[in-house]
Amino acid sequence: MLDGIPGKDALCAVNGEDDWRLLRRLDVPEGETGVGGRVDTVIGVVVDCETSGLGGDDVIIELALRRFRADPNGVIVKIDRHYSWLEDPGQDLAEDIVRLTGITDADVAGKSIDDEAAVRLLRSADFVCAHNAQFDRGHIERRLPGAAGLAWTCSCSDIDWRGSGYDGRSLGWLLAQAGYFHGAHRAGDDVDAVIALLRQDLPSGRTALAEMLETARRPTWRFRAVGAAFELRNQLRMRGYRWDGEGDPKCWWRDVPDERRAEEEWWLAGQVYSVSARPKALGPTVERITWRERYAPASP
DNA sequence: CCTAGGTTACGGACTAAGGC
DNA sequence: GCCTTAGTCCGTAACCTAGG
Repeated sequence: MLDGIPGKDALCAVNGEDDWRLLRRLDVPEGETGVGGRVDTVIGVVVDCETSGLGGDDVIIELALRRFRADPNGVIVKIDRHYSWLEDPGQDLAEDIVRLTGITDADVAGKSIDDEAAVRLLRSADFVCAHNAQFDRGHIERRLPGAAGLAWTCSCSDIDWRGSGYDGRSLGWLLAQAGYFHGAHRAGDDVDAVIALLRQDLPSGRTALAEMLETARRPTWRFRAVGAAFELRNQLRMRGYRWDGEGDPKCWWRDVPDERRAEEEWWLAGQVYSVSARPKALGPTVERITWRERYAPASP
């Protein structure tokens, strides 16, 4: 694997062959990848936002996206060009944001996202992907209402990286373990990092993209324990339920994966809606959550 | 700095086992 | 039978991790 790399022999003479590791600069060229099939393709778009901070009032200062086409086995067969925009937040950038991203006030001055182009590109794909989709989906739907309600996947949590032999889930560290380095924390570079990760073959024999799509396409179920007796609040909280005091009616709610749906119905019937539990309603409500609802801002 | 979720750590209560 | 100790279990709090 290292044959032909300049200086390899000299390095091996000083250090053992196994005592060091090379990382390749990430390069994701546009066009056909030369691998994978040709029929029944699916289109994905990877997005990344750089923002003015992590708080609720912070806004997008850079948006990048890049579409790709994949075959039914989750092998990426073609990669589109980059698109990215800077946007002026209307106030000075915090020092740590400038340090983290390298984006300065001068860089964003007077710039703005091309709403129409960004929304058109996002809507042209079958699904959107981001590393920590909860973060990016919230910012994108707030900034681009026309892109609300799309199908979302998360390269951070819809793939079992740990179970596949990777340590940690941060983008740069996953990429390094895949053998690459990149210019982190610029939206375009981070988008390419995600594409490179999605192309990885995992120990399962499938690509990371294939695993991510399988997880994301599977519905989850939102249980609302409407009318649960007040005294059961601790048991509900312990089981992962959260209180929604804004909804109507106010209730405890929880999302459950498809394979645990029956188990949850059984638990609710026995613990919350049995006669002895004195429920104030006949039963819970169950709502199907697909990748169109998942990771959306403002939970229930 | 924020948000959500998942894991770890710990105090308190309880149980099983050993010494007398 | 009684007391102490070690191990177990449970609920809760604290911590950790992704994202800028």
